[in-house]
Amino acid sequence: MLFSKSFIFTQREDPKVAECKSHKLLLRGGFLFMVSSGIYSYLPLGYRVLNNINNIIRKHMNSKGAQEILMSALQPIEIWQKTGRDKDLAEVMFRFKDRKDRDICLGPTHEEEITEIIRRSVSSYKQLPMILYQIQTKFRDEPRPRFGLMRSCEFIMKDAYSFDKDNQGLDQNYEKMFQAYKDIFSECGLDFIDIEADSGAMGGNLSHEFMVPGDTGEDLLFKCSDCAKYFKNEGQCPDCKKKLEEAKMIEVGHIFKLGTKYSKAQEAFFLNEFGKRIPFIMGCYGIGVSRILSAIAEVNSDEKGLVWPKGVSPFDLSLVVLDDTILPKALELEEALEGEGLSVLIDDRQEAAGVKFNDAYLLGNPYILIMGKKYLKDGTIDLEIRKTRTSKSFKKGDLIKFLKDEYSR
RNA sequence: CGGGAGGUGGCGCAGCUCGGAUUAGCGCACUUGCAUGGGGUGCAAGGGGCCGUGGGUUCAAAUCCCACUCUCCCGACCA
Repeated sequence: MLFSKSFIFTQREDPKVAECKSHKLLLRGGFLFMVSSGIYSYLPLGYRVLNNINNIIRKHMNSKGAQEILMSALQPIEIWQKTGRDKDLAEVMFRFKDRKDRDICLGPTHEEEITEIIRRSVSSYKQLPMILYQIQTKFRDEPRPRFGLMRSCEFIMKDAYSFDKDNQGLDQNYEKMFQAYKDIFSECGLDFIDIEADSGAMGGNLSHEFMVPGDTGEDLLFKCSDCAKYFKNEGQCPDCKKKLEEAKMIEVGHIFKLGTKYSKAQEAFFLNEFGKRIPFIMGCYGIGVSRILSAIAEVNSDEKGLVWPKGVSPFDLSLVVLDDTILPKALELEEALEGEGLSVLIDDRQEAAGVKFNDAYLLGNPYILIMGKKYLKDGTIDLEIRKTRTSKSFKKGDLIKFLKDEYSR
């Protein structure tokens, strides 16, 4: 893709509205547009990253047999009254009336709605177990949105719900999702930990949180300086007896064994193999998709800009072209790389070399290719690894082979 | 919702203390031309602003006073 034809706009200076690293860089690099506090639009670069994350999530959810759906964002308030959560979540709900004077809210979460769907469409144990998930925008009227996408009023969440006939089934699905979550966060390049957590207003009897250490984290754990293990309470490390230090953590995922809290309240029953009418045993599994995006940005940057891990970066490669006469050759190289499944952003703009280099650093694609004088002289293409800022020189054929290997790992 | 800081062309800022000659300024970005072309390049000429909103005070307000609003930070809150 040609930079000159793309809707990418970068800014030289940090925006004043941003304080934390990820917020600054995502705005400066033109990944996001800030509409208002806690409200953001995704521009092409940001949307590409978001979709990469979505696809990683889909891959791992589907591999566990979960099926993707998309529920409504508009929800009549009645379904919330059955569980009483219209009151529990009253503060964060965006609520209003439609023209028929009916109470409606923009869904802050979807336990009630999925339970309604299952209540009316599943009546036998033979249809179980089942896991459904969606990737959707949630709406919460946050008292204090902050840190850019980290805590916003409109954000994207992947929420999954499991339905089982008994607790053994729930345990199995919970374990499956646990594993899927580990795979998802790993593939997103996140250094995460999982820890048993409180269920809070979600109810249920067991939950685990997935967290990433980061300055903008709103959760606090305690870390052993010696063995690097994390603990919920301040004390001393049970293993090495070292004093623990505070560690701010960004919550990126949370899974819950809900049991029958929602199915009972909403009278979602099925007949089991003994002909007995019992409530579904439920689990729910959430990932903050937009929060993953900002968490990755938060923990992967340097003084020059973002450093996206492979697999989530907007493009696999930035190709800086420093002489217009080389552009046809650059397009040929792009075609060859795309043939290997790699995406390329060709910087063909009429800009000074420094501008192009600095923008390439700011955008943070994992590899930066340079075609300029050396290429004109003897066909040499320089490759710079964004993360380490180290360079290697290649001829075209070797370069393609090198990149192919890098991306197959 | 408490506490703090701040709103001046698209972005980043100066001007405000001590109201008036500054035609509201600077850097970046933008437009045009020439030069340049491996690290935010040089020169020249341009376009773009009801100084967050509303009300006061005054002969005169970006500047002083009041109210509101928006943004950021700390806290409370956070399925």
